[in-house]
Amino acid sequence: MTNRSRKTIKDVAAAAGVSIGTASRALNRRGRVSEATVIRVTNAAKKLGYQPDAIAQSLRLKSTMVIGMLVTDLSNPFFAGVIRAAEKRLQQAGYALLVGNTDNESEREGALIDLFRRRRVDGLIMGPCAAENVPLLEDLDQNDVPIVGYDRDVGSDQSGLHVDHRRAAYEATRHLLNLGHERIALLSSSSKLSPGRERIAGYTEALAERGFEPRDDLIRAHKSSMDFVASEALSLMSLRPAPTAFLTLGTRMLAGTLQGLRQNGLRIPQDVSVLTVGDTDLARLHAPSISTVTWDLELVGQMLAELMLRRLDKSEDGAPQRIIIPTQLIERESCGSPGA
Amino acid sequence: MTNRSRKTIKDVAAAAGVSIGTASRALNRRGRVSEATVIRVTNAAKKLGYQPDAIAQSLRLKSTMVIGMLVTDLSNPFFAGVIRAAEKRLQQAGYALLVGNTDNESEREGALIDLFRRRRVDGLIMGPCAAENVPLLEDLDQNDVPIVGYDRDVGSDQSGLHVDHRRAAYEATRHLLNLGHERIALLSSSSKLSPGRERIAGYTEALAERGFEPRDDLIRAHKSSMDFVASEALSLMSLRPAPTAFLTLGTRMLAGTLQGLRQNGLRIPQDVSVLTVGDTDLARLHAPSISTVTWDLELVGQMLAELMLRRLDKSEDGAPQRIIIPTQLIERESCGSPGA
DNA sequence: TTGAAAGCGCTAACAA
DNA sequence: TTGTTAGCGCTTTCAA
Repeated sequence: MTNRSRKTIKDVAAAAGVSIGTASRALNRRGRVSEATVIRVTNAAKKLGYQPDAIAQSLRLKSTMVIGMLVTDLSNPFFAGVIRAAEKRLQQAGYALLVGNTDNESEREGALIDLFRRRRVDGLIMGPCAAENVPLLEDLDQNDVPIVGYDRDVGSDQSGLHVDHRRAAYEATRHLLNLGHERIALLSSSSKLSPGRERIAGYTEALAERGFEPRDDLIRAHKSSMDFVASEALSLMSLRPAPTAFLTLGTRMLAGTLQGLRQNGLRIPQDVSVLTVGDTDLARLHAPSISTVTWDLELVGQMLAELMLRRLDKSEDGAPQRIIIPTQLIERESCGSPGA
Repeated sequence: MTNRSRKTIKDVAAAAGVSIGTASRALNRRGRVSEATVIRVTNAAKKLGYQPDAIAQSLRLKSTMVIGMLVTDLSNPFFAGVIRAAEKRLQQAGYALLVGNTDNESEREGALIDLFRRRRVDGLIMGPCAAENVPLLEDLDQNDVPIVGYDRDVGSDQSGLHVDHRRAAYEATRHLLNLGHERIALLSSSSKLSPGRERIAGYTEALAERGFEPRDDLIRAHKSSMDFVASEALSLMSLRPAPTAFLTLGTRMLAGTLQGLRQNGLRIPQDVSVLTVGDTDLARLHAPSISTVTWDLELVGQMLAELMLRRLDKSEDGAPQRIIIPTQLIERESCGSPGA
């Protein structure tokens, strides 16, 4: 029964006493086949444990049923959660997900795009990256491989999903302003990527609405280690007058900030308020818990998959779409009025 | 130059004025080819932007250069970190990584194994799952698809990597015993999976060494939500005599425990000590920081890839191997002596 | 050293 | 309704 070598459609055809063409039609229920042969072929296939070879199918059908996804860091919870949801949705539609880590390096991303192209992925989902690689993407586009951008622009004729980072930072800043804070320190992971830029813009905008100028000495936007962020937080607190609130953008920033404040014996929210953009276990479970402006990772992953499937589905209109994911403020314990 | 359709080796051959056989040999530098034609063909390929079609190569060479990896939850940081490292190492060796989420469901895992088999992955890395799917795995094995188990047994003739969970829990328990704790509550995510079982064994063993019996009322091992864990923690603390220390196995358990203790106004480590197995941001950055017994996720991912590559490399011996990853205790602020 | 041709496993067009 | 055949793009015999 279980034979050493994998069965091909040839084996099935032979076992059912039909030609391979007929076997193929019977298995796929395509074209004219008698019900009797369908049953005979299906049974033979089952008995042999036959599974069609996806590679051969891909070659023939020019579709691999594989979607590639590129992110800077698979292990970043914000990406991991999205990937998980996207994979789930894609799997339902029969697609598999090939993932790649760019480490935020342009060459690595280029190499991966190339690799995915060679592997003939049916579509590509691209997360933010400090890279352009426009020619490669255009090439994919010309070969009818749809691209879906995630917090990233990948061409005007492609679909894109964008978390509303600008508004997230805007709302966060407003929340702090409403509490009476005027000197709000901003710690952002990197202004090079689109989300980082957007957030800084939102922060600036909220400030401007109240007639405040963003102060350069209150904004720190480097990609950096947690220890470095901790010392940044300390250096910010040694300014005179010191900031009364911290707005942290990204997990690492929050972690470093908390560490820095703690080392200095500063209490949250009595001595300083903290608000973070993007929810994490840390924010939820820290004592005190950290207020946050956040969004639904599962929704993001699902919608990314959905955007992709829509472009892939030939029966649909298939026009590129643009989706903005809204954000919500979750108030917890880390924000108070200055000097309260 | 950039033509609408992708170039094939036929185009390259035509452009270089040679046959496709020669073009193939020249591009792969295999067999006898004159240096002159190699150059001519290579140039033609470059000019046309030719990239060999991986699907066609796969069909012909019977190797897809794709490795499948199955875990219960991609977004679990413990898996995400491992996947990231594994992908990195595999990519260096020219392999791509196809990932799948089993959600810890046997059918889903079975479906994914099947899918990967159909896609002819060259190898399969399988994380722990409450599933057996032995026949499917045997089938893969019979088709010379190596399987590498990660915290999971996948057959005696397969490679496996195991974090030493038993020892981790053993060391953790001993650490608490050494501090003078006698009533140590154990919160484990699930005793169904191998890591869970091992950990409970380690806990029991350390206790037995000191002549303590593991008390059933101190052990809670269900898969459960964070809120549920919090109430479990509270119910444990209402025992008389109450436990003086908590050993939490897994992120969710730690998070729930911390929340429960906090709701009850219990201070760490004054009122109760907490030690967790598996390091996370939360453990590192919680106030107070939580001591942990942990291991190197990057090493795990790297070694998984290494095990796989070794089995794939025909030039090597290729015998299945078994690797045990050691764990280390990191003392932080969450453990003290009872009543100190 | 090169070209011609077979064939990987499959589907689809065309004949029968 | 079924069988035969071409061909997806590639590598690798086998002849020349």
